[in-house]
Amino acid sequence: MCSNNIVDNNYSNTEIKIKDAAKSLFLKKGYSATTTRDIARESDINLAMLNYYFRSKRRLFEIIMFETLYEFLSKMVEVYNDEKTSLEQKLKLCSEKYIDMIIAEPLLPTFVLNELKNNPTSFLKMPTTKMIMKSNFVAQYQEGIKKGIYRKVDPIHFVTNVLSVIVFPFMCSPIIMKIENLSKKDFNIMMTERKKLIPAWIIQMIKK
Amino acid sequence: MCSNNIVDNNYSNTEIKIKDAAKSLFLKKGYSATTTRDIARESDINLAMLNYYFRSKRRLFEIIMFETLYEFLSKMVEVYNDEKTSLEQKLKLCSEKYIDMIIAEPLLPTFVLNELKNNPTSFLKMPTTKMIMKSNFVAQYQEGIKKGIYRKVDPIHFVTNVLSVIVFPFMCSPIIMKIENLSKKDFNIMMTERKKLIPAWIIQMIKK
DNA sequence: TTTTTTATTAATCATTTGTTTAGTTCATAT
DNA sequence: ATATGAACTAAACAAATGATTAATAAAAAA
Repeated sequence: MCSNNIVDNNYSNTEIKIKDAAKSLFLKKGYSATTTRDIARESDINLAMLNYYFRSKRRLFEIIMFETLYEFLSKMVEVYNDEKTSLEQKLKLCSEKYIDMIIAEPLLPTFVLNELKNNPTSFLKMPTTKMIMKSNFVAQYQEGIKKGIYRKVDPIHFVTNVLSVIVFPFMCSPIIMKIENLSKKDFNIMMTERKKLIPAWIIQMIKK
Repeated sequence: MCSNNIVDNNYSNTEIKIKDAAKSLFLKKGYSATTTRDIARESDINLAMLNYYFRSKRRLFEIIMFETLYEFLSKMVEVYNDEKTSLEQKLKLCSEKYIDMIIAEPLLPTFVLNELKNNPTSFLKMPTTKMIMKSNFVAQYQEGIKKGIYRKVDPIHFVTNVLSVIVFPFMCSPIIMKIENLSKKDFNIMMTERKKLIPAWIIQMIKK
């Protein structure tokens, strides 16, 4: 929820109510499986209000998609481009940050990757997308290679691996929970464990 | 395509044509975004044939889902339970096998994980699901821990990491291709590179 | 051949779904 | 107080969609 203040102030207007409900439903069920009547019911507004404020279901989706992606990518770039922190510190920071982020919104990775598959262009529009590979994070990695402390491997593999071990487990959470007989709480504890483990693993992976 | 023989033999009957088209479309667009008319058009059969052979769209989907999952899991267990190979050999084998498998059907991981999120029960029914954690692969890992050559970490993290670095990059392929300006061919070359890199990375990760 | 079963087709049904319309309420400005 | 525009509602429309039906063709059994 976006507007869970004690005072039911005017920010909780129809437009926001629609967006909140729509985001929740799109994340849970995807674009096609979510109907405009679902959204109207969930946000407790009249069906026509959706088109009144957002013109169409597609446009509402694109607005939510853009905002969600933007927020997500912004948080990523923040850590990667901090000039003050070392590579090891960045690993620790981004591991912690992403895992907290996804615990707070567990459906986000699957949603983003899934809807991206159908419409890869929406990602291109985001300014921050290509920045990752030109970030301080990657520069530090390449420096380590030059110094001879890291193995010489294309940085794309490095970045991919970091994101893989952080994000993928969340996408498998239904499987992991079933196999290991974990509750959602247990699963989150497991992911919290990984905050410390992942930086160590990555360092071991890249070191000579 | 399943039935692309030179001779248009009788195996290529209506039922198979429907299943082939439906699988292709479900993988590409998901359940909700695929209409029965899409399937009828793609398989070049009369719309009513879908219900004649499969009773409903949902049932057709469930049959395809089951078969796809079964095939996928069978291939996994095969490698994990080979008593003759060492852990390092298994890492190499499964890395190669999965990457080849997903290159052949790149939409499979996203499809499986996505539809699983909506219906986790279908996975429970699969007999091979829980077998992974009791496989020879995991046993060898735990043995390595006992011997003191591997760090003491819960096997679920080990298995998760292996699958993460293999599967996740495929799910990000649209992003990776965009960021790195890769064609689909280039991307597959990158993934083929990883066949050799992944076993080495994993060994480094788990070693003391 | 005749009969019976199976496979296929075109047309149709009943809902669902995204969107629009015409009318109403409400707040604000004149 | 009145007028004006924004916010909202109930109803309806048109297209899409999953499913069925009744009739026909093809194949198999008698």
